[in-house]
Amino acid sequence: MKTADPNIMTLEELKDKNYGKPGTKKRNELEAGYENFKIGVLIQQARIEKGLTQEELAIKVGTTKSYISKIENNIKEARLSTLRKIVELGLGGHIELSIKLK
Amino acid sequence: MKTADPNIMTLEELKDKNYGKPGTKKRNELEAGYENFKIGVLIQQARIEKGLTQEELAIKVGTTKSYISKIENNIKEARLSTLRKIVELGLGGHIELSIKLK
DNA sequence: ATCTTTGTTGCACTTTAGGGAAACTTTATT
DNA sequence: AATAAAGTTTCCCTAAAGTGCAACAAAGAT
Repeated sequence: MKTADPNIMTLEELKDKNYGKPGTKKRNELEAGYENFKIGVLIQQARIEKGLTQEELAIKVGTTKSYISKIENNIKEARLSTLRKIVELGLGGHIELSIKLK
Repeated sequence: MKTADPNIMTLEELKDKNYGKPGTKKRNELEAGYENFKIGVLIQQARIEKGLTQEELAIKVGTTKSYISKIENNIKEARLSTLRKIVELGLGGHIELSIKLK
């Protein structure tokens, strides 16, 4: 049973909610790099906000719930192209990748 | 022969310089998604600003110049872990990955 | 307590593409 | 033009992404 909320929050808000405001220890850790970044958690949060089950998301994307589970738990490092499919087809969002120098 | 400039600009500045200010057609295209994003071009620009050859960068990262070439020309989609190595070990920066919903 | 629904995990398998070695091309230098 | 340096492309192999299935564990609902 799902209670989809069409009024989803941005991931920035989600991050604030789940990992603390920018500057806090936990938030810094989250944003330090990929290993700590745990992209899976972000996907999970977004999915839940959308009121989707893993299986529903999987079907939208064209995969299985077991794979979604593994991505959310960072058991497998998905390719960028796969992450994009999940976020775009499944969640109606998009990924931004940026490089910060020095 | 290289003319390394220790005073490198941020990638934001590089993007402005090479793809126009935010809002322009070209810039929008660049930021639309990974396919158009051409992360390779950003890496190439950063490398050149650092005054490094592909081979020098490759050695710092622990890979080969042929691979760097492929990444810069978007022939291969590098893994996130590899992109991180290139940016962190090779260019002294870091990658940020974010998901934007709706 | 039991029946559903949702999520996790393990195993095995196929396919993909990440990444290296070396040959080749292009560009720069003298 | 010749030599060297920088960059590109081809070929190849293997690591891992991707997948399915099925069994299992939690969590909820009745």
